[in-house]
Amino acid sequence: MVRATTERSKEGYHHGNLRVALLASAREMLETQGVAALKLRAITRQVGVSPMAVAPHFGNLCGLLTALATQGFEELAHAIKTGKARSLKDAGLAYIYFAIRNPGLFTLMFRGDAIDRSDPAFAGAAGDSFALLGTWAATSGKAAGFAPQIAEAVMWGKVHGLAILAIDGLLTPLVQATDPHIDLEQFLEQALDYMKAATSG
Amino acid sequence: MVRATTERSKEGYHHGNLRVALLASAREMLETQGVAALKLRAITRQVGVSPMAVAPHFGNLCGLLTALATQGFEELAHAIKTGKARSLKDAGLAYIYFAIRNPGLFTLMFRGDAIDRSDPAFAGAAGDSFALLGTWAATSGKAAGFAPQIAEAVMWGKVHGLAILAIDGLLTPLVQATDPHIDLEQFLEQALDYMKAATSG
DNA sequence: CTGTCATATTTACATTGTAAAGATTACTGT
DNA sequence: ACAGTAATCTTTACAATGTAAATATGACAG
Repeated sequence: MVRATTERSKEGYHHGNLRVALLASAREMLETQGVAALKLRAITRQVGVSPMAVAPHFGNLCGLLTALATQGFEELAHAIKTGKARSLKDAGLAYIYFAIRNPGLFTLMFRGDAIDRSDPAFAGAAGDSFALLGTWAATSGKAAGFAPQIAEAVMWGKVHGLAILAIDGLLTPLVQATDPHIDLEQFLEQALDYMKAATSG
Repeated sequence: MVRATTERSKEGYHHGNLRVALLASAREMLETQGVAALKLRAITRQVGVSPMAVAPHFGNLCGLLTALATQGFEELAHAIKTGKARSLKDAGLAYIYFAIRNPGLFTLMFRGDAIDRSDPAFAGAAGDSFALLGTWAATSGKAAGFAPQIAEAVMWGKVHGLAILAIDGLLTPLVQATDPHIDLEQFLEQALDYMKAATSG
């Protein structure tokens, strides 16, 4: 019976701000129990509302998840922007840190079979984030004879791959083998430093 | 009513080689309709068998998908091995090419909520593939002052990220912007060449 | 107050995976 | 060859999912 915020006008038939309450509940459930637990009935039960109450606000479950993913991309864009204001490395770190600090949300943002990528709001938010990565790659290191899109893909692939592997827990053995006292975030920061220092084939 | 192979002894109550038939049917359905279409009832219907026929062979749907993912890691390890026999770049290309040529399978292999990672056969096959990547990174470029696990993570993250982005269709705009006549595989090969040539931060 | 409309509920239904029990066939030991 | 055992597959039944359709509720403008 979590009513999400206290700003509700009254207890009654109409919730008042059900849209944000549903998003908040879904997001909490997403991070505590994973994307597999994102069932419509579970979300609405936690808010104290009937399952079909999502219809006026999101249409259906897919719409709710798409709105949540959209919110995720907006936050990701903001994180990259503020990171890039400091340094190029921080922009990459912002991408990775956002992913491992919001693992469920980040996973949902790239799950094409759970969300509706043709949704205008989602496409806009995702496009904004991707465009930021493009400018990031443009101002970063280049190599002669390669299209800028190649640089952008490599840049993006690096941070995205590390983020996904970290979320899936596949880096933890490597982290512990490096130093049992080290943190995952510290490990990833070293990885970004390594990328700058080494030429890697 | 696809009976998968012709090696069936008789038409009858017992299928004969249902295990491989189910795996083949699931894999075909995986690549033609995506991981979201991997429903138990759809798979068994295509083989012409009742849904609960998976029980003796795989236990349940999760067991079937885990066996399929295990098979995928075995094939991936083989692809990396034969690629590494030629060059380091080919080892990376083998990883990426396997992913984009078996997009559904590759996606399934890393979907922790659809498979059982504690399954011994799966853990063994996945571990073998990951170990190969470790030796790959060890023989690749290094940088002073960094643990070998850092190099391994970066290496793995690069190819994994590009593979995931390519499967999700997020690289196609970049590919077309580069050259409308270019192929995705050619684009990715250039990306690997770029990684060798450029120092990237 | 009254009509209108967005909001939320209720009911019903098709679909999912699977536990339990039964039917069918293969295999093994004598 | 033949009985007994075990593996394989089917049937039935059930809980849980998302949602279409119809209904109820309340907010709000006139």
